[in-house]
Amino acid sequence: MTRLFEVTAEAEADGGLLSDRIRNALTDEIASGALAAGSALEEQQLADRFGASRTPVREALRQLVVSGLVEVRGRRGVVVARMTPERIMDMFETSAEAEAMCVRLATYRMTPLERSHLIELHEASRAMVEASNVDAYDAFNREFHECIYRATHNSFLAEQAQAVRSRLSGFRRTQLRQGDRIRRSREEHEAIMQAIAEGDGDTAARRMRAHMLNAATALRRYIDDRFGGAGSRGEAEDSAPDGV
Amino acid sequence: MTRLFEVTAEAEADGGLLSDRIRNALTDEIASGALAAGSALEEQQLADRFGASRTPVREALRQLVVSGLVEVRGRRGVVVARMTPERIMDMFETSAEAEAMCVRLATYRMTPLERSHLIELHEASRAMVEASNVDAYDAFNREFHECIYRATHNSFLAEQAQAVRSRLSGFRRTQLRQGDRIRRSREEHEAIMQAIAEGDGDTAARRMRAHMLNAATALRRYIDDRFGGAGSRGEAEDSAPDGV
DNA sequence: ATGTCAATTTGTGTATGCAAAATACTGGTA
DNA sequence: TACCAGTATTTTGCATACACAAATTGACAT
Repeated sequence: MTRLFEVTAEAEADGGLLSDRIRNALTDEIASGALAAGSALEEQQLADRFGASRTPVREALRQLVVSGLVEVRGRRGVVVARMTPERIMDMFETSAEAEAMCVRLATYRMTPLERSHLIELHEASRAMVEASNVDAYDAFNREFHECIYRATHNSFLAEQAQAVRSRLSGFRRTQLRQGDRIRRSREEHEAIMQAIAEGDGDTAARRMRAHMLNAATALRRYIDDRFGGAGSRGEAEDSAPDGV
Repeated sequence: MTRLFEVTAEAEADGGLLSDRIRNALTDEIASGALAAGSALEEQQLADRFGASRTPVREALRQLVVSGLVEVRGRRGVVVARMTPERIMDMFETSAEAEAMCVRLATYRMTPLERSHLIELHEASRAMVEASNVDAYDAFNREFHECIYRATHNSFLAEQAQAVRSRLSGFRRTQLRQGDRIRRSREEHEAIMQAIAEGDGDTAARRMRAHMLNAATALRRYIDDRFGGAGSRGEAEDSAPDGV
């Protein structure tokens, strides 16, 4: 049951391409932290690890560069992008704003059908909370937000928001597991649903932003607990004013 | 002097990598419309065109796939992503929302140094408008918005917003050239600057959104004028007031 | 002893070759 | 004439080989 790379629905489209498999594997390892930030990724070494040649490894790395998960270091190969706590928080904030934006547009544009589907999803999540079924709730959560994306009737925005969200999926699951975050999450969903029902997009957006930032705060607590305060990395680079 | 690939200013940063040159060239051709949406991109054909082998072409294409400019069609190669007018408008709306988000955060977070730099930039743009120097204003515009991105002090958000913006750069230039759009653009900047000066992030965001949507509307006029009105699609939802 | 220059080494960037897959074409049959 | 099967061609995907650039190390000179 524990397949190495649990392929979900959209993985059907990859056609079994080796470069895609490598890309997905590296994505997972980076997201899960198995590959430490800043560590070098040598092509030949990765090729050996995956039993492939350098070519698909190279293609996978190039894709990861565009995705932002790894960084090119001049001509000295690529390194895992530094996902400092600050950067993770930046991403969560971006995701929060994006979701808020989506739910605002969705509130004004969603069809009755979409609204009823969203309500249906939300209702179904109650049982998951009471069963403390994190996996089920995580899956629901994804569908819930994707439903909102679609309801924006802006496919590009939906794709962008989902891309950011997927890059944070690893962290989101960890933060969902702690304390009563699931119950709180659903309560926040409830408030958002109410604003949507009232057609108040701005309120829905504000609540969605708070909802996402709460998740981020829960994650930060988790990170601080787990990695202590003064980690080896993460205070230098991104928030530099890089003066004008 | 007539090098095969006339590299412009930003090409200095590519380090002379063939795959990057090809990627940039293809990006330009796709953005400019020289490569029609939906047209197939055969690797060998592109390799011949660029006087290279298939390898760098492949890498360029893979990067473009992640960028969203081209789409993979199973195992039948890649095609230029369909940039229908609707999708362009979706992207403009997304960009507008992203910029609004950025300017709101920037208003609350920018340092005095960043604020003064922004003011300085804005002042300098007056001369460009009076000279009707589209190229200079386009360059200024880019710097203006990038300055706002940085002022969010959220590097990830800045990168995302800039990525979306860069994908629209080709269209932005075309719409800048028509009518008195430049003058209007600067007036809208003026209003945004005022809101920033007053520390009113929400107003700045609203004005920024309107500013970007005005640009989108100008572009739509341009598209409708150029490609005729009765296009296959594109009358449904884009200019909807979407509340607020 | 230290700094500089050169050579080696390591690793990326590019080219070419080969195999598999998909499409198109052709021939045959109903 | 229409449809199906088989083959051939085209094109992608992967592997391997080669070239070039940068870093490191060692030697030599100051």
